[in-house]
Amino acid sequence: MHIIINTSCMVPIYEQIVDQIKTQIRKGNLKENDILPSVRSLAKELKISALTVKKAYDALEEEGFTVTVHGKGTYVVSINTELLLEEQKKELEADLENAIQKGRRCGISDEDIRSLFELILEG
Amino acid sequence: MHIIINTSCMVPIYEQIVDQIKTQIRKGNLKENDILPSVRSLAKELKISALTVKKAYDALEEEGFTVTVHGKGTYVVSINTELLLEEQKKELEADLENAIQKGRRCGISDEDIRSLFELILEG
Amino acid sequence: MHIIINTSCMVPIYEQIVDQIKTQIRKGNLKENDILPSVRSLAKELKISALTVKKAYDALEEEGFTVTVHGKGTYVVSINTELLLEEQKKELEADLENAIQKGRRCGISDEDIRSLFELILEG
Amino acid sequence: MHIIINTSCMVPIYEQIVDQIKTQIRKGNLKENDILPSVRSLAKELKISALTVKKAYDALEEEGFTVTVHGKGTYVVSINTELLLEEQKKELEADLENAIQKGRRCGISDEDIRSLFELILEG
DNA sequence: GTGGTCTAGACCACT
DNA sequence: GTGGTCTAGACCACG
Repeated sequence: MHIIINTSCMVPIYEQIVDQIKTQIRKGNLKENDILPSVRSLAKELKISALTVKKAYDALEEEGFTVTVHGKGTYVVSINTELLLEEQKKELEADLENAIQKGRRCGISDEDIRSLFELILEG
Repeated sequence: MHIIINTSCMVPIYEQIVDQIKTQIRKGNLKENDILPSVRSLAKELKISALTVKKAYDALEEEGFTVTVHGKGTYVVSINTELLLEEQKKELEADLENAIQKGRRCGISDEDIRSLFELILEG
Repeated sequence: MHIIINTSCMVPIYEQIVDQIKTQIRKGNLKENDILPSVRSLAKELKISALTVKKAYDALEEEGFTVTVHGKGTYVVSINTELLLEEQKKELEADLENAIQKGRRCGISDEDIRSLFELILEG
Repeated sequence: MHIIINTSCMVPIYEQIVDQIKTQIRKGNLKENDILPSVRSLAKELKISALTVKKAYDALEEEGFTVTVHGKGTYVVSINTELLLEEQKKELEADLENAIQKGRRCGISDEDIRSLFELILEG
């Protein structure tokens, strides 16, 4: 399971796990009926608490991406990947809008905001 | 004091106050030796907790924009507005970078990220 | 907050809390905009872990019965109590059906099942 | 061996096996000194894990319904079927009581609980 | 004070 | 082995 945890950024670990598993489902790296790593094994691999992994798995099941079978494991279910992409874009849109609004609140011109954005995207 | 609080957005109230006061300093609406409204009066005006205003004022003093004189009030100090603008841009840059990284982590293409960004900026 | 925890039965503590708060909302003991006890205070009162209370509150928010404001607390929102009653009856129905099916699987006659049921209900 | 496994219901598989074997003993389909199917063969027949069958057989032996002879198999022992029926009723009673208590905890009236019960029993 | 996240460990039930 | 629940404590952000 290729999951990268960035403990230095402010995004909760469990949310980072959710994001990346959702993306792997969308991209087809995880297919219907695939089994996710066990809570404990992923926790060990990522060197984090099992509860944190469990919280991520709970969120995935809540959102309908997986089903958990007691004593067996957590399985990927059939997903409309188109819909998932739209949802992830909605999240990105909200983040960008927050950043832009904050910049404007600070009195930074749209030109300057765009310049910064391009600088980051290119760099 | 013209400060607008948006309780529905996810930016903490105290941070909104800090941002807007810093911007007013940078734009010259607040000059050296000007006195800020008292913690209690601003809290009353904005209908928020005095503790929240206090936290914003503390942050401003911590960053060197104001000095607080016990029993008198909080005063604006001399500021290099150029430097301030740069600092605010750095913050914006960090937010934009976070958003872009999250988008990429979700596997959204740079073109799609740029399209979303332009859509929001224009809209 | 009158909540009774039965640690000897197999129903998870957090679920017992959810059930009882939902019922108090339905019965009008908890009204719109009422604030729930803080996570820590309820935990202390019930002599359980704060995380267990938090799990219950998270479930309530997930189901749309409450909203949580960071740093302030958890508030009851407007609820269709009719709908809630129906939902709770659905849960009871499932439990009763499970019990009946198990009885039948053991070869106990419907007459005997009904007798037992009435015996318990009458007390 | 006529055993029906319902993986979709919430009763553990091993418990379903125990229930049905106990019932067959009580009804006389399984008599003293009859041999149960081997763990592996029953597991294969029901398409479940051999460990699950083993757990069911262990429970039966624990409760005194069978004896296991190492290297030979698991045999039914002499049973007071009257007593067994009583025991199974006790279990049903506990399940019904739990359901009723939960319904009452949710504030559902005894009349409503009875109506639901009859609806399920008749339906 | 409040909630949000995380840890390290425990015990239980199910396969 | 698996997941489900719970504990007792920690640190952080927000008001």
